[in-house]
Amino acid sequence: MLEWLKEPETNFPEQITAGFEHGVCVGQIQAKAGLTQSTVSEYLSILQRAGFIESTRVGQWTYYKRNESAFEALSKLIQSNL
Amino acid sequence: MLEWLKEPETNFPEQITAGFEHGVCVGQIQAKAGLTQSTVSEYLSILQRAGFIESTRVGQWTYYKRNESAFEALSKLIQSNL
DNA sequence: CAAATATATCGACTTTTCTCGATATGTGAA
DNA sequence: TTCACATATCGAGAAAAGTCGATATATTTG
Repeated sequence: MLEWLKEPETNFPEQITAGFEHGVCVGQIQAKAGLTQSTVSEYLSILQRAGFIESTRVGQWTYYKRNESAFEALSKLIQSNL
Repeated sequence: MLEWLKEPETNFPEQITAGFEHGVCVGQIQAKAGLTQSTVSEYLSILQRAGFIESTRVGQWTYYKRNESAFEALSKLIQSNL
């Protein structure tokens, strides 16, 4: 999912109309993941709590997009601490 | 354990006599970890299979040391793929 | 070879994580 | 306000990971 969100345009073409400013909505990710709605929702919320993605509620949809700084921080953490 | 193995001299002073060319032996790591011998042994073998540490058998002892290239590779993998 | 020491492996149990269906919450449209 | 849709949360069962004691293997010493 994290890799998918790197290039929303290519990985979620169904969502072109809505744009990608706030990321991709849960339904699109769920369809692509092939898991149930509840599983995907919970997984996304875990990633959000961990800081790797951010969510934006727009009407009835929740959009998720990557927080690149978290990935840089993780990479640096591995370099320095591990 | 992986962090301990970054600085064997400071983290495993009991082993000075044997030297650290091949790393630290299982018994020292176990004592410091506070886990049973079997748990530590299995854990180390998992880390070895994953490529993060290397083992050298010297007599009845098995020494483990870090494989730094694996950590660099992981950091780069996160940078590029994730 | 027998005993002692160091490590590895095995089987069982416990804990955690994964995944789901059911249900609750929130939003927009009629 | 009622219905339909999108997402979140909850509780339970399944799968995986963690941990242990017992035992096996390997090595050194007497």
